[in-house]
Amino acid sequence: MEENSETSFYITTPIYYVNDVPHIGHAYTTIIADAISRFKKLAGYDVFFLTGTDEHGQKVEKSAAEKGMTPIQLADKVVVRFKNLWEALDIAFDSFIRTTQPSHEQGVQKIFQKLKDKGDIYKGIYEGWYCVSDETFLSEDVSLEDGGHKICPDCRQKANVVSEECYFFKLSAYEEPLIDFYQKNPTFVRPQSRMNEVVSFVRQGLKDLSITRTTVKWGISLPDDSSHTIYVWFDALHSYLTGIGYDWDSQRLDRYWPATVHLIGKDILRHHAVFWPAFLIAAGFPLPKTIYAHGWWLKDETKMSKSRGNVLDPWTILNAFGSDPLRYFLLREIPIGLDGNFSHEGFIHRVNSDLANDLGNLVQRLLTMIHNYFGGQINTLGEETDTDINLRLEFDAIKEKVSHHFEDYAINKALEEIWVFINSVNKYLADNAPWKLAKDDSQRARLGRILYQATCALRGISYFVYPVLPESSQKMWQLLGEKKPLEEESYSELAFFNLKPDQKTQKSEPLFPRVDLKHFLQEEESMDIITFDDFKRMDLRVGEIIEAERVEGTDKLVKMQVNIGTETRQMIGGIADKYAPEELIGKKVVVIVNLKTAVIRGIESQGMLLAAEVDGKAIIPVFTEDVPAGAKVL
RNA sequence: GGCGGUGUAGCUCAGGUGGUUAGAGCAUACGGCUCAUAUCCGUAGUGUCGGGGGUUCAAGUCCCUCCACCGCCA
Repeated sequence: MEENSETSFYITTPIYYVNDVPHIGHAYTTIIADAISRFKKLAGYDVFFLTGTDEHGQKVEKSAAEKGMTPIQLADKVVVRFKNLWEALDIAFDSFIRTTQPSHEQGVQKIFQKLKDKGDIYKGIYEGWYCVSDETFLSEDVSLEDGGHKICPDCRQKANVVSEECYFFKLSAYEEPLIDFYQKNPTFVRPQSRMNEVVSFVRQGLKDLSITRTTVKWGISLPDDSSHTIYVWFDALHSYLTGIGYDWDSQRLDRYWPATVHLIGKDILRHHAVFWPAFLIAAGFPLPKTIYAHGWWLKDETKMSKSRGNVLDPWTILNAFGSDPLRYFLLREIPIGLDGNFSHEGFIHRVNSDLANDLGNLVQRLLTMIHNYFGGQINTLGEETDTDINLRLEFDAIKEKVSHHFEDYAINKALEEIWVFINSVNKYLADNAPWKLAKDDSQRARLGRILYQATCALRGISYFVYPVLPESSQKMWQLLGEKKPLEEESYSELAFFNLKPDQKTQKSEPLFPRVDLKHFLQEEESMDIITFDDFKRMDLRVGEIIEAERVEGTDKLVKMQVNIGTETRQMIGGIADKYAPEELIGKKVVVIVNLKTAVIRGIESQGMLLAAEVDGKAIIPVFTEDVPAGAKVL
């Protein structure tokens, strides 16, 4: 197979397992890929950005069964959640692959058959301790517990001895080729520390890899032996090939393969840096250029995990701030290989300081001045003086640096450079004080030059931030009066004076409103995420109102007798301004029955009706079908 | 246990091949400006560069040792 052209750029995220709902970790990987891909498109590369979902395997089978669904129903559902999140985060992927689509399944079968024919796959017996939850055999050096069983070191669950016939991939035969490849390509894995780990892992010796299961039904079956399904990892990794046309569009495959970057989390390094190249060598494909392993986001210094219940839902941030601030924070805070810490304080601090104060405020002050002094259109332009030239030269230097850092996937450094320039523009304005010149009519031309120069700089800034802040970037672009879409100006065409001096600019609302930390935390508190277990502590039941009467001397309170199936409870509700007591009788309502008894106006209330609050008035929900009193509400 | 890495200002970190007063951002204090989202600009700091020992005219930077933390070892 031929190598693709120099300008082709193929970037992937891992395909995400549909057993899990999307969380901040998925968002992080995908945002990195999106930012890099957007930059590369500006820089003129022929970019292909692939993401997708991994839908086979025992865990999916199991959790679908628990939810009373078929595996594909579960997958369909979770895929929608991923796609919705990507849309909200402005992820512009070129294709979304699902491992359940026929083109993928057939492709994997074909490669499997090819390796089998070649003798790299053979049939054998595997026996070992198997962890169902992690879908993996335990390492042999995991020691036996007192009960004579082994515990999975990752998930702490009991493992079973499994002995099964399966097919093996001759990984052991690829030890030398892999070492050789690593030596010739010392930056194959990034960051460097991960490359070291991979090399030392392979040097310890490789055993053959079991790549089929007879115990798992939900998977791609072997072409000629349907009692076996292909193990999820062999299945999933090949999506990088089937996703760009392997076995269905050879032209596209040739155009983009080998991949330029596989972006991954550090937990799946071995699969990508050892198994994957071995599979590829075996099947005769060129190897990807780079495997980039990024770190984890910790929440308030602790690892996020489902059992701790501290997994950060990206929607919490998205709903409150929108996409750009989240993208900015994740990409600015840490270099790609390191772990980072996510705290609301840190997030808000950075967003306020960098986005609101530095960039947002710059946009605002500049547009306001152009509006106030020139009615939005600069109509006179003095000569460029030294201070003006310096700003322009700094722009040229920054343009080089930003490009260099993006090419090196050092997005945080690129942003750092952009912000150095933003600070320079703010300083330029402070030094030249256009607001003073504005008071002197003889200085019109000088004033025009300063505002024009600063606006040219701002145009460049809005261009630079596009890969990270696509939404705000384009908004700024338009405020500066640009009609042509930003993406149509290539990185090499970008120049300081591309802005027309008499371009009509517009004022706008602040681009990034400052956020008050205390205020945000209060709101966060009030809509704090609870677990299902928390929710289950509330005993909600259908109750039938048997009696109802106005509480004497009040406008709103009604005293009711409510049948909750097992008994009749007395409750007080503040709903009389909407409902007359007599029209309540016979109504089926939702009540919380394990609420601590309260005494209202001297009357005991042993529960509470649920109601929507609209304009201060309570509105009771009703069932569309008949339900018995006492039925549980979930 | 084996291999690899980290430890630098209150916090997060930068500091190729050893070389004058060890840096940045944030936070803090003070000053300036008023076009701007109580924003912006300027000034001021503070550090036994994890501990100890060594090589050298000279070490955060090299060597030894100890301590603490982290990653990988199917």
